[in-house]
Amino acid sequence: MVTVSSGRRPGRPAGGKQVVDRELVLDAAERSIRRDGPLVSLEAIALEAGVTKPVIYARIGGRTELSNALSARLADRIVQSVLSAIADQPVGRSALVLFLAANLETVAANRELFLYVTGGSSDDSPQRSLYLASQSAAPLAAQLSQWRADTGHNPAVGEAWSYAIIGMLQLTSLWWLNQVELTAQGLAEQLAELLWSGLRTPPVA
Amino acid sequence: MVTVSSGRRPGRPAGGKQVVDRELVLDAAERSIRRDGPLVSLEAIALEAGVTKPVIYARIGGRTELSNALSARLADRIVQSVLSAIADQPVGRSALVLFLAANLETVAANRELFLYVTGGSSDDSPQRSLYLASQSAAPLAAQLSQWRADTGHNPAVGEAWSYAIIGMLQLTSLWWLNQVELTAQGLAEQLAELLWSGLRTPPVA
DNA sequence: TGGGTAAACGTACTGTAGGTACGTATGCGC
DNA sequence: GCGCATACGTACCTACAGTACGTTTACCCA
Repeated sequence: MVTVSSGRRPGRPAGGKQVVDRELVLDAAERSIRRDGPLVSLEAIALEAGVTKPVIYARIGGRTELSNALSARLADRIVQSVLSAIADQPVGRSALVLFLAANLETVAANRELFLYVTGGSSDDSPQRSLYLASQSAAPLAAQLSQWRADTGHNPAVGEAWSYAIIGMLQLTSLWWLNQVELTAQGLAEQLAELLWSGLRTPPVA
Repeated sequence: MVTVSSGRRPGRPAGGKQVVDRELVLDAAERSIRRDGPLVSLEAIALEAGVTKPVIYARIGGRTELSNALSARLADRIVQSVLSAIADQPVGRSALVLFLAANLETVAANRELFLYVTGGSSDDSPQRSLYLASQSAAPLAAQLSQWRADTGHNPAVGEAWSYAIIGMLQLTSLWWLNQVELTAQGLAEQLAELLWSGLRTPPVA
């Protein structure tokens, strides 16, 4: 394939500064993914950023690192959204609903990015999927362990539970984004019922 | 790149029958994945099967279909394992532990295949990840809805809950396989506590 | 003010892997 | 025994990740 030119001439640009920095490259990557889906090539991303491929490698460092960086961005947005949603809320079912809804809404607002991050790449995506999850799971695990200890329960389950909850959200989001007609609120309510009360709901009669 | 020969001569083989059928190709794919990890090329799989690439395309039909077929295999193993584990068990916490433990043990027994299926490929893996999940989720959803209806609750949550539980298992398995020192039984107990009793555990005091 | 060095990029290449067109050898029906 | 369908392998194309190297400019120091 012919390498696509970026329209610039070779050589150091006038002004002596870098044409784009790391953040601008990531912005371009997001735009490309939104427009062309999760399978965009690095060259398309480079072109979108107004540079050529080697610059992407200089700023980011390969497709794996790009995926990790975008994962970190999405995870950060989710964490921020969740934190502002449950700020000053007492621990309880309604806070759980807010947590879940904020998660779902942020994912929906970053649909293509979410799809890219959850398996859109080519290489060791199991590790990367875990990498994304761990970023959301770590603060959640701390919260869960703390809360368990406060209420006199075994805090050791915190880490496993945090991965459990993140995994639940991840797959449910994928399913929800792909077809299901259901509001984020509605789905959050359903998940909250499972997570808060558990399967052990006593017979109504 | 030089195409690797399979050692046979061109032409229809003596005997008139196909050298390998679909199942043998999938067996070879599994062996290749176990030996070389989730990034094996189709050509390596073809060589392992004793044929060349076009035969893989004739039997299976591209990398996406291969992934789907292997997903179906793994999902089937999990479902079978789970069904035999909870056969004749009354609905309850202990049956849930058996369900979760059977899931985890089957995943551990098919480690590389699980890693391949949960994102190892290159193309539209979000859709495929969902494809795998739906195969496990469908029977689970039916069971859940049935049980909810039997106990006088809203059965509409069954589908969402099934994806939630599968997603929980999927990411937790990934995390568990990757580092954590914990038995399948131990992890199953932790997950069962979350799933059965929920987060709303009353203060001990 | 001029020259040397390092920074910043683009060009052009390599390697590899998915996918496919086409040629070749064999079985089977007539 | 002759044609046609079947079952392969060979050889190729294309796309993309990753990289070596050349080109242009800024910056610093004499």
